[in-house]
Amino acid sequence: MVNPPNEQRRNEKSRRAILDASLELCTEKGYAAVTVEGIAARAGVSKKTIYRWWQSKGAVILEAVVDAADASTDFPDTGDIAADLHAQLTQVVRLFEDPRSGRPLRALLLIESHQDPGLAGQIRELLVDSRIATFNQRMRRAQDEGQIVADVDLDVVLDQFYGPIYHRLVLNMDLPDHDYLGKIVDYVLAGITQG
Amino acid sequence: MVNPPNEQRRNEKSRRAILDASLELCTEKGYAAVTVEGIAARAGVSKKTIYRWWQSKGAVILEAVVDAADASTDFPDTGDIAADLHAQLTQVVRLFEDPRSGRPLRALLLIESHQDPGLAGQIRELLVDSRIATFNQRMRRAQDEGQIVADVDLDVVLDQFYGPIYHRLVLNMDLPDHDYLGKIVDYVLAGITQG
Amino acid sequence: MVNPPNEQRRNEKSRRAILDASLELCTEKGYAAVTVEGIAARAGVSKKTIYRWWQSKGAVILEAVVDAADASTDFPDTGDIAADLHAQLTQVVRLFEDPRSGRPLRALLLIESHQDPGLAGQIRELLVDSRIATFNQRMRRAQDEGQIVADVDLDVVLDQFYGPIYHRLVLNMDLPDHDYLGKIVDYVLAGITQG
Amino acid sequence: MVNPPNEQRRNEKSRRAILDASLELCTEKGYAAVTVEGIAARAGVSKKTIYRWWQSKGAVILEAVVDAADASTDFPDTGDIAADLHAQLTQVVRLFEDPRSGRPLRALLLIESHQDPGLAGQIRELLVDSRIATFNQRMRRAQDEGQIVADVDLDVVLDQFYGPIYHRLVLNMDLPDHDYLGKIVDYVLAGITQG
DNA sequence: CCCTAAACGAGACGGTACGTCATGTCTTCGT
DNA sequence: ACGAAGACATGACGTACCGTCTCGTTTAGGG
Repeated sequence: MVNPPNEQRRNEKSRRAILDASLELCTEKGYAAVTVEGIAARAGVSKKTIYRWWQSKGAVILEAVVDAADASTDFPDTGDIAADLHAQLTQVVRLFEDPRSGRPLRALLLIESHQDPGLAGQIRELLVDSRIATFNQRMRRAQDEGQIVADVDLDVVLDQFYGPIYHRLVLNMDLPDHDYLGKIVDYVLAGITQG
Repeated sequence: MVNPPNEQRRNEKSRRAILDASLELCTEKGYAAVTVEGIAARAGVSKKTIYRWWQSKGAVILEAVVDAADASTDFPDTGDIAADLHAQLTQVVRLFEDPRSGRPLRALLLIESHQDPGLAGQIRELLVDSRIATFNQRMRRAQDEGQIVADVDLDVVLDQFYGPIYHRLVLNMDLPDHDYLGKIVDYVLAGITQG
Repeated sequence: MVNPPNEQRRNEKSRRAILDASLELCTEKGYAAVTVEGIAARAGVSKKTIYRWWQSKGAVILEAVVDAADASTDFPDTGDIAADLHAQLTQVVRLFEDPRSGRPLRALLLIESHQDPGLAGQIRELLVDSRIATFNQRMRRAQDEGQIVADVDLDVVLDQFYGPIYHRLVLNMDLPDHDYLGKIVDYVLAGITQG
Repeated sequence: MVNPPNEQRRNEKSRRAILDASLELCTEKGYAAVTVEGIAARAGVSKKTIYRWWQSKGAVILEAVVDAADASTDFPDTGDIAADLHAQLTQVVRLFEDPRSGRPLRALLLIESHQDPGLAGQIRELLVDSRIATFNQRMRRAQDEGQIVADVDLDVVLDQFYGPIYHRLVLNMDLPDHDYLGKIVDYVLAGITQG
């Protein structure tokens, strides 16, 4: 802890093996059964190497998920706010249902971020905040273009669009499908659309 | 599990001590730091006694929470659906913020119910299903009375009312306050109220 | 460490398995290669059980050696002090050469008692002091019977009889054989025998 | 081992720093607490540099001790065998009691030489054999001069003179003082002096 | 007097063992 | 006879060193 390790000398092969192993194990056995020891064994790596670069198994999984999911961060902008929202919500649902990213993502948001405050911050930073920012940008553009009323509280709108997904996530219910998301988008937009 | 223990001979004093100890520990140190050993020590009870009647620390906490919170389950019915919803949502938020029930409740819904499928079922049964049923009953009464349109999908409505709370819960944001809940109720009702 | 464990509830079968395993491993692989983990695995016992009752692998080996060797502690008394000394020294040499007790005994006296002061004290108590006391008793009887001069310094005599064995032990030389011990006894007795 | 390093290019400053650090650490914390990593850190040297020139921490300490102690190897020859023996035994005791050389010397003879056969050989070569040879030379001269009987077994005599020191060393007893050594010399010489 | 091969410091790496903790089961003893 | 006390096997934790292995950087010798 005294000397932070030197990033330059880091062995990229080990890093990859660790991230891959952690996601594999999470998919195979579930998040609870993932252990630092198990990751080390699967990756052919020493435990020390894991602890040198990460603080906990949660931090490993977080990096693995960020690594695997960061391609899909963008919020589409076709000019049609309803279509874009629908596309974006669909993307989010897919992330949670993807066999590779779903389990670890749920574990991070539901389990780790309520056990480990430090990790919770990193999770917010890396997985949540940028998406919220993008959402707000897109919504403000829609306001500028007159598709959405100007004085609406975007925090509430965010909760209304994403709340149903998280509600069902927490209660272990099936996540919204295509039609269901359509209803959500329609209901909410109905309340905040111009004229 | 081989010999299901005899409920009649159960020592009520031990049961109380265990439930009380588990909530105290959870409040003091956080859910992650609660252990069966810790509960046993605090309650002055043998570990065996805990394992005889519960399957895990989660099951103990669940019973403790049910025990402590079941008074407030009822959905008000004043005839004014908006006021009743607001009151009910406020109740829910309070449960999550209460210093005694908040931490264990969040832990059960966010952590345990995604680690232990068996416990997840019990949590739904004891904490969630009855509330959903009551919600549905109240909503249907509102439909009968013509306050709400008849052909609305109540599952979606449920998600819309409770989603924002869960969304903020998962992301560790401040839960909705009185005004915020008012907005939610207004927005959603606006979409499903009889013209 | 807070609560010393309760001796009465101790599992004798585990204790035996641990002591046996430790001597076997020491004989097979040498003292340096004995580990607490190895003993636990061989004995089919948890590490915790070892740490509950002993402080280190050295303490385990000490008890095992004491257990295995305590039959041979007696100093013979036939009335002939030369013969008795020769018999006793032979016994000691045999202990150091015995395939079962030799390696651990050397390790305790040479290695552990110079690394771990606490253990050193126990080793002295259990393996050394009583033998020195018995030696002194026998010598005093020989003095009473007039076989040995009365004013000799018994500490020096002890060193003279046992010193050669330890000298050769430390320097990894062959231990004295029958004849060699005879010479030692003769030489030393020659200096302290009654006129 | 593949490419034996080039002695000529060796950095003498590093060598000195390593030897000094190893003795300092041994004196400060005891032999058991000396580690290659610790020596490297204290000496401001890389572990690789230590492993390039020595095989183990024991080998480092051995060289350090040889370096520090080799001045005092000589066996005095004043013509008076009793006085010379007393002087020599006193020198040996002093080596073992010296605050700088005592701990590492004991560790080498008692601990390492019974854990590491390769090192044991080097220890004998560098620390023991030459002294035994010198002892034998001096004794043979005494025989030539008629001070000691001709047919005595010098191996036994060696054991008799040095045995007491090693005996007390092994058992963690105070080493012989001036008077004590005098008694030893007198007793043993009494048995082998010309009539 | 530069050039180059080496030895060097730094320290990451795969390992092994450490000593501790909590789990869930099993045993003993006191009441 | 119950039940608290707690010993037990299991398995993961996070740490300390081991001895090996790159990395760039001195540094010393032979051309």
